[in-house]
Amino acid sequence: MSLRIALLGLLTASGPASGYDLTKLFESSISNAWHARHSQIYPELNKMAAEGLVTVDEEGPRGRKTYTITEEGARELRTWLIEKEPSRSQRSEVALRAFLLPTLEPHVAAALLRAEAEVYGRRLAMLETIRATKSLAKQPDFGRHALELGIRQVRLLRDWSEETAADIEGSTGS
Amino acid sequence: MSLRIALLGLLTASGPASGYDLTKLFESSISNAWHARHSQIYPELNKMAAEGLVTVDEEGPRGRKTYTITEEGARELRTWLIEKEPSRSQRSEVALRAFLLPTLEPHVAAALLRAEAEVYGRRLAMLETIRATKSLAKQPDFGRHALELGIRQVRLLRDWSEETAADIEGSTGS
DNA sequence: ATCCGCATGTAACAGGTTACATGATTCA
DNA sequence: TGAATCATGTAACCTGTTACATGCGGAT
Repeated sequence: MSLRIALLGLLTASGPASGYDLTKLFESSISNAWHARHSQIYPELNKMAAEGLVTVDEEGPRGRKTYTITEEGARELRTWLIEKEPSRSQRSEVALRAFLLPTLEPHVAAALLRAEAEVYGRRLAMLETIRATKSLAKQPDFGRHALELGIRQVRLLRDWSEETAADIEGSTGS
Repeated sequence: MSLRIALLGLLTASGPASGYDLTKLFESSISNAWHARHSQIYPELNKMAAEGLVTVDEEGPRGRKTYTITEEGARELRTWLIEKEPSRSQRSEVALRAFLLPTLEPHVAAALLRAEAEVYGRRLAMLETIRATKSLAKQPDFGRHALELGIRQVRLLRDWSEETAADIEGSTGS
């Protein structure tokens, strides 16, 4: 369901696009919120076309198909946003790791956390660059709040990793 | 894979336990990091037993089976924690929603965000109660860092929802 | 006796990943 | 002409959810 919603949202934001375009849009804009590969996107678009949520303006040089969202598609997106209670169920490898870290020797755990912190630090820098650049973009608002959320989440992970490493090292008096 | 690791971790932390015990432990301790139902846990334990990661001390009143982690199981857990690069791939309905919110009228989006903020506020209160209580618990450390991470993440979501709602309302001068 | 909680399982389906497979167009 | 990129698809497999199914043991 969520994949379908993400596609409807992207089509709303970008106007008509092909499966290929949407796959790249996924990576560049929404990947921080949702992941999908082309092998999942293409069949889904076909299903959505069959159900009347999008239409195909079959054209394009290679086999390229361009999809446009329909009224019904727009309605489905709206209903989902307004009426569906979001699933808050978590499944995060990072958090799982955090939970299990105390099963390792403190200095090993701390080293792993520092490495994590560095990864997140780099990711944070990237996102902040995007934020700085985006003021020039076409869509003035679309994705801005989501980007802000992403930045905060990455910063949180970096800080937590760093502080937890310090805490672990501190408590052993290494 | 991650489910298996979570189970090995819980067995390490709690000592021998049944599938039923682990299902409840999952809910009470680790659900913030990973979700699993008994229908997934029971078959996985059977597979793990077949592969020698856990042993069954078949006993117990009803069909109860008690599982114990083996040396090989402990090795597998350790290797995963140390060597496996954690998947950072995100899939969050909350973030997806955040991304798509600008497709709605500002006042509708703001109202949805306020409702979200309230949910997270309640969740935050719950987690903070747990943290306050946990100082009395048996395991001095296990899960403390993960709980801290969970609290920060929920707080972030509450604050972001609140602030984004204010921002949206502010920019329309309603 | 009856109900609740303990305790384990399976089957059907939905959602996702990896790998395989193919071919057209553009550019150097 | 060869490489990179555009462009779409399918098949096998793994993970996870929902629902169904069964039965024991303890407490009232």
